Amino acid sequence: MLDPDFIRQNPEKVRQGAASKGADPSLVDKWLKTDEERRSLIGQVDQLRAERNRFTKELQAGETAPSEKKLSRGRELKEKIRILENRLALVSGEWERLLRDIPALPEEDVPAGKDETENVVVRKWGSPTRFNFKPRDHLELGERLGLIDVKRAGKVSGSRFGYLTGDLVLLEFALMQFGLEVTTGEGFIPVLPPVMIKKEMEAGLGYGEHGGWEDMYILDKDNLVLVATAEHSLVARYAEETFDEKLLPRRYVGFSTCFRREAGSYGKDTRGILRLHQFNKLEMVSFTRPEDSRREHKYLIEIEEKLMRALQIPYRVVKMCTGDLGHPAASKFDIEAWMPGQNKYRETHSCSNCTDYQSRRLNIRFRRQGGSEYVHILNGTVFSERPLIAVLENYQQEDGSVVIPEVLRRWVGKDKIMG
RNA sequence: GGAGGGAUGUGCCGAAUUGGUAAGGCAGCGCCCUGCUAAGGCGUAGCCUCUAACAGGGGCUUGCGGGUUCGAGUCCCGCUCCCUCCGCCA
Repeated sequence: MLDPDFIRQNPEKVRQGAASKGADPSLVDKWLKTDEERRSLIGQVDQLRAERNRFTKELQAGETAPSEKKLSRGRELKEKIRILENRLALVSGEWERLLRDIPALPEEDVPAGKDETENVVVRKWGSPTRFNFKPRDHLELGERLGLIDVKRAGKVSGSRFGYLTGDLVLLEFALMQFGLEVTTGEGFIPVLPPVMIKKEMEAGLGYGEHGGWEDMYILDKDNLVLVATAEHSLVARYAEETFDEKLLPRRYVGFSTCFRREAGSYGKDTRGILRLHQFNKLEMVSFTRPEDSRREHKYLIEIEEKLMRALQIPYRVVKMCTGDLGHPAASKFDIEAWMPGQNKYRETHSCSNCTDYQSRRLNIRFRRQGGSEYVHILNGTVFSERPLIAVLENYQQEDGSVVIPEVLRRWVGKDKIMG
């Protein structure tokens, strides 16, 4: 959530920022109204409590048992406080709900735009792979080579599931090994986190607002949510904690299975394994000082690009416009890999700077001279399963075999996948 | 799933009469002092709110949420997490 003081002092900026992300700007005015009421109630309650504190102190000082008259005066105070406290609780609940509903404000250099069509390509690396034959798409390649089985996954689990088999499994683990090697080499601490987290933790991440819960698997019986990415459990790990400034930046790389209901994407990307309900991903998360988060954002993207270049897969970097940012993000870049099977660039990586939006919700701070401040939190993809698609399609041969990218061969143990 | 024990301010430890309104110690940090170091001295919880204010006032916070009471760390109810034991289990 945003800093309440900032909203009070810059309501117009917040209105505009919210509107640019597609949120209702009148949220701000509704919040300001509850804020006023809340503060007035706090003043009244505090005053009555002060009175009660003085009163009980007096009683305590008395040697003899308090008279019935005094006790009834105490009961009267108690009742007054109870009524006001109940109102305050109601107003505060609304105050907080509205506050959480206001999205993170876009950084100033984020291009304005309403949806993904207005994202901006900031650079390209390589150029679309050329073939002197008609390239197949990953599903055709995968089925011919016995690497992907979505038909039986449909029988067993339904649509948007897949079995990865044979050398594709080796290839996936090779990608993860490679990603781990590079990131741990940069000092990231590897983590295998829980994939089920408490609902209130998930709420702290800031993805539930504006229909976000609809896209999650929720285990109501146990009050747990299946995470959509390791980011959720990596970030929530430090909820209610305070870092020492000397320990920042803290960098983690977590591997987890990710679960997404993909509500609202019916009929979209149904072919193959591009958009599954369940996939594996290696993910970076950084906790930084506020003044370092922009630099950290660049750093995370550099790592992602370095990985793609090592795989020799053509890609482009896309800067998300305001309308495509996501509730807790102030700035976000995607990497899109060239996918010959679709003759398009498709997202394989995402990298967000959530500034202090998540840390305020989860109360993650750091100590520095003069007190404590909220950390900035960033996340970025190392590898998911989508890069497998990019490898299959970009490295395919005319005979339907697939060459293994050189950097991965030592883990796959061969240089080519043949039928 | 069953039985028992526990959780006290920023990290660690830890006190608080039959309910009377959160001691203290260590560490860390800041300042001071000593030629340096060691030792020592002083100061240091967070949040909310009033306010021009990093000044000062008030309020809240003993794992979390309720309840009883003029008053709850303390009594009652529910929950979370940790530990021990039983059962089950990759």
